[in-house]
Amino acid sequence: MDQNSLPPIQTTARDDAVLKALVGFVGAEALRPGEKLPTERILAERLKVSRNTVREALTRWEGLGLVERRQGSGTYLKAAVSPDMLHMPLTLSGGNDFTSLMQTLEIRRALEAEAAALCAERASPADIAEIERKLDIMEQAFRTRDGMSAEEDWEFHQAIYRVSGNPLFEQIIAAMHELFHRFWEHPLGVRDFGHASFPYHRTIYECIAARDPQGARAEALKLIATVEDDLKRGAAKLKLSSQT
Amino acid sequence: MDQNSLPPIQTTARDDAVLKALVGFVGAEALRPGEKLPTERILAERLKVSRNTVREALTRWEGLGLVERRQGSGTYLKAAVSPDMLHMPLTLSGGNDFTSLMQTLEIRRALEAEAAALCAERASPADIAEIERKLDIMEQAFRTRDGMSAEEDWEFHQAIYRVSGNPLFEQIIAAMHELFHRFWEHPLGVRDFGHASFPYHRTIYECIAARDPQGARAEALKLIATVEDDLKRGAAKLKLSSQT
DNA sequence: AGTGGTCCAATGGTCCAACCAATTTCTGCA
DNA sequence: TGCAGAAATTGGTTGGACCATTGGACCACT
Repeated sequence: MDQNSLPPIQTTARDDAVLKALVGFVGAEALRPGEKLPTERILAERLKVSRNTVREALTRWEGLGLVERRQGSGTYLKAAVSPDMLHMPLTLSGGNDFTSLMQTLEIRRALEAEAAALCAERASPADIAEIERKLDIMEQAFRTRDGMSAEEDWEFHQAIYRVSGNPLFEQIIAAMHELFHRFWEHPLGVRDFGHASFPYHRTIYECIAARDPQGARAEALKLIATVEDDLKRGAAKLKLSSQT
Repeated sequence: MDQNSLPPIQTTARDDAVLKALVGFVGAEALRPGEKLPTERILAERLKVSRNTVREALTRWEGLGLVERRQGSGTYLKAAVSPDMLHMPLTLSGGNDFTSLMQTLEIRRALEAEAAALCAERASPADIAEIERKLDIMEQAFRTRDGMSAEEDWEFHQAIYRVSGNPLFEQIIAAMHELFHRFWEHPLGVRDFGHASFPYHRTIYECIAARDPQGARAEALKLIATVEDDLKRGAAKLKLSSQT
């Protein structure tokens, strides 16, 4: 017997219905990110449901990062929503130990190389100019602030992900990035962390500008390799110093 | 000045506090996935908060897939939780269109190749035997059921991810996989979808068994390439047939 | 022993009516 | 006109009530 011939029936789904109605509303009103949604009280009244139900639905959206609630102000759209959108919560097993950081780097190595290659294939002249601009900003920040250019560095990489044409790269690598930096504030004694990766930003850019996917991939791999080296050095030093 | 030295004070964060307490509870009781959490009413009483607040917190967890609520029965843990865990909601714009599927494949291409290479580096003899076992099962299913071996196929790949030693591969690729299959039931008229990828499973295995990372990477790329081809063929056929 | 029926307590789902806390807007005084 | 304080707005929380579903206990009948 085909087990699929008797699917479980759907009995109640109030809050789901609320979300569906909200999707329709956002579409009908052509709301864009940053704009304000109707009040919870108004939604409850219009949809003929309790305010609690509205809140449960909005809590779901907030958890997905689709919406931001500001007490006293209102609820604001944070990302575009459309009927055919897929939300996939990914839970990454954390752990602030060395192993976890290396694991995030392994993921990032794979994605960073692919994104750089795709970027080199698909970049328009305007894209290349934009990436060069980010590179210049980063290099200047690096020089004037003696290597403290994490913000600008990250923006350079993000520009590459965007040009790759696949938003998943930015989303997934951003998660790795956050995971990495959550234990990064001053985790290890490596003061010059990231310095070694500096020159590869320009070589990556040059490969992209030259439309050389394989070159871009290779340079991206070198960049990640320097970060892995830094991490290993830091871990070794930490291990040494913790031997009481 | 370090901006992190003055974190914003937390005036209200009831439901967040509830979640933190719940994490502690799960840890203290060593709850495993599938086990039942305390009743909402009990949680509300113990934590000295309203039941609605408890519900908002649980709604968050439900949205992240950490927990499952069954009316009349209870709330059940669905995944392991630990204090330092990162929850990343992935939002894939688009839907069932060709572009979205190709995007998931681009991610999978990058990760699949890296995982296969790492697997070839790190596999123990026992690991190799396990992978071969999965391969045999899959090949037999493929032959006896005329190519309908999606389940066994997937288990073969999962074995590789596990042996890679990095659980992130399995988690992220699983997300891509689910995304891909959500529109896969019979989306396109390609009846023999996946047939072309069949031989590469064995070549990947052989490279792993031979401890040949670069070979494994290359074969994995070939496998993904066949899937991309199938997808393109299906999309072309669909486009053709929809020209009424 | 097994089958089906009925009842009941437990549990999540929804609702209501308030009040609290943060924010925004308005108002009236200097 | 400028601005401090009051008032309205809005999300956050509370407590209590009832509904719908679940799962077990119990029972009658076969």
